[in-house]
Amino acid sequence: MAEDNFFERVYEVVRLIPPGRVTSYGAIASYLGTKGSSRIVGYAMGAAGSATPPVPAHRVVNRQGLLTGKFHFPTFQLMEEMLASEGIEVEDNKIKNFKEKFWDPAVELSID
DNA sequence: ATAATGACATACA
DNA sequence: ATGTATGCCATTA
Repeated sequence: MAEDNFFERVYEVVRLIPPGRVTSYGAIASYLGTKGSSRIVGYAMGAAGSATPPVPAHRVVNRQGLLTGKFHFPTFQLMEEMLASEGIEVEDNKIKNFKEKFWDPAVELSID
């Protein structure tokens, strides 16, 4: 597969995101250890479209809770639609109550 | 191996 | 607060 260890890591974390929650590229990158590679996470997301199984990329947004990647979806409204289906409210391409919906793998997966 | 790109993040004006 | 500039690190050409 074209997905190397790094991409696989990203996919794994994104797939671990519970429904109704969202996370940021930086948070994932930080969890992976490459804190500064927030862009790489987004880059991996680009490959996520070719990843198997598909990852819920719609649950991954930037630090502002902005749906920056919606334009990369098959249909840009799909992302909002899915998030809305998850119970996440989106306004002006931004997630409302983002702070409440925020899911940090470095914390949630480190409960123990 | 070097240069350019990228679904970001942070700093500075 | 908004806009521009630079840094980060992996992938691709």
